[in-house]
Amino acid sequence: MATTGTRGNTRELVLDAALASFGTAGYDGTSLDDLAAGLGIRKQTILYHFVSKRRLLDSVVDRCAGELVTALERVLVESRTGGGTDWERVEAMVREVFRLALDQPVLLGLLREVSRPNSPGAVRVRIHLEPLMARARRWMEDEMAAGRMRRTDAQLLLLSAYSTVVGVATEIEVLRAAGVGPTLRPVVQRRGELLRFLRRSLDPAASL
Amino acid sequence: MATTGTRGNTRELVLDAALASFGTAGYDGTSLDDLAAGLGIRKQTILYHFVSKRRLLDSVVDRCAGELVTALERVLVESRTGGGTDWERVEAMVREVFRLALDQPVLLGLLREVSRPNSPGAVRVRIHLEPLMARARRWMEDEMAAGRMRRTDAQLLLLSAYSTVVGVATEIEVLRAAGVGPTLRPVVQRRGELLRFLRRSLDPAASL
DNA sequence: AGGGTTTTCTACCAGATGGTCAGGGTCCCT
DNA sequence: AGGGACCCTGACCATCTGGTAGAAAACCCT
Repeated sequence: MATTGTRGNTRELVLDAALASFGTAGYDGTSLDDLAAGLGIRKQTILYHFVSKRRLLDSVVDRCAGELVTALERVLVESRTGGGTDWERVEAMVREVFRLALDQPVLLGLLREVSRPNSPGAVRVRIHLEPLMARARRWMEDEMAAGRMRRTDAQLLLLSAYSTVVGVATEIEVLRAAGVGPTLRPVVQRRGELLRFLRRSLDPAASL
Repeated sequence: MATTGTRGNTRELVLDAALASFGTAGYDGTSLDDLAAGLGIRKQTILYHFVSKRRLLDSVVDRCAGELVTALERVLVESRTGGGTDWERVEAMVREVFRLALDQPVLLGLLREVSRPNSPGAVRVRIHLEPLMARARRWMEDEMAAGRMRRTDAQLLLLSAYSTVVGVATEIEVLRAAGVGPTLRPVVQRRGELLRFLRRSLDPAASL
């Protein structure tokens, strides 16, 4: 027992380090040896827990997606019991996503890495996001049919929102790289634009 | 002479292929062997022309930055002889950048790869962009002093515009990965937002 | 035709990478 | 005490990586 008493949570520690490394150095730029060295363990330990590098990435994605889903679920329940309008519910979800991204900046790195075409993690992300998207689409279409929401192409709208979030993630990282500290302004601005766009598209009570 | 008569332009062919590969697979994800195989040549031929992988990336960045500078220079000259207002000149530049990005989507991939924190190409990009930025900043500050432009933090404004462009690049790539074809709408929308933002910040004749 | 330059190739290398295998330590349960 | 499950590790491996050395073409000029 050279290591400190981290007996039970090696898995989590590896996941944390992997998230950071995948997010900053990229998947190809991450070596299991380096990752292990940074944790004071041997590469074989990582492989014991995660079988292969690829599946380590999958596990990282899984955990992050899980957090996202949990957070969204929570917001959804809250806003439902709160009894807001459709539009208020959408707004709460968007705000939650941005809050999550700002609270855990490492997520932005992973999202960026993983949303690259040809990324090995892209498929895994899709697996998690697709049911979310499908569910949102069905809900929106129902609301539209009931006249509580303005009619648009739900699929395209969701995709547009998603790509906006990814774009914002990249933006924040670029600004950080340029030395601009935790300036909230650009993020808030983008969020405002996204919300305005969604409101225009969805809220039947919105002007214009 | 197993190869076709491409005698003189191997360099350019390699640069093209490298641009595509760096943009899609990333720097680490690109192997010189694969790159060469795709061109029907041997890896050593690439190294003969570019000395090292790192300097190949530099050369790719150099060429792209060169194209950008040339294009901007041209727009600048045109709009100067055309005798437009400051604001019209800014708008023309922004439109040119977006046009370039849409004409050559591969550039987006490279920009995305290279504007990642810790990217080996980041420094090279900075080398090319810094004089451009400095020049724009000086110009803007002069115009502000002369009262032809609304007063703001020029540096921050430029950085914000730059990060927006990078963000848009990412957005487009994400949409493409999601199977959304050459839908122009999101791009045009973002461009509109950027232009509106710049106009609000710069144009003394702008309302609000 | 022939010498010199430019371009491309074959052969090879040291290091790193992801991954396998078998063993050893620690804990818990009976 | 002892057997098994869990966790970790050292030794090892095949493969791929960017990069070097030197020879063989291909080209160019006279």
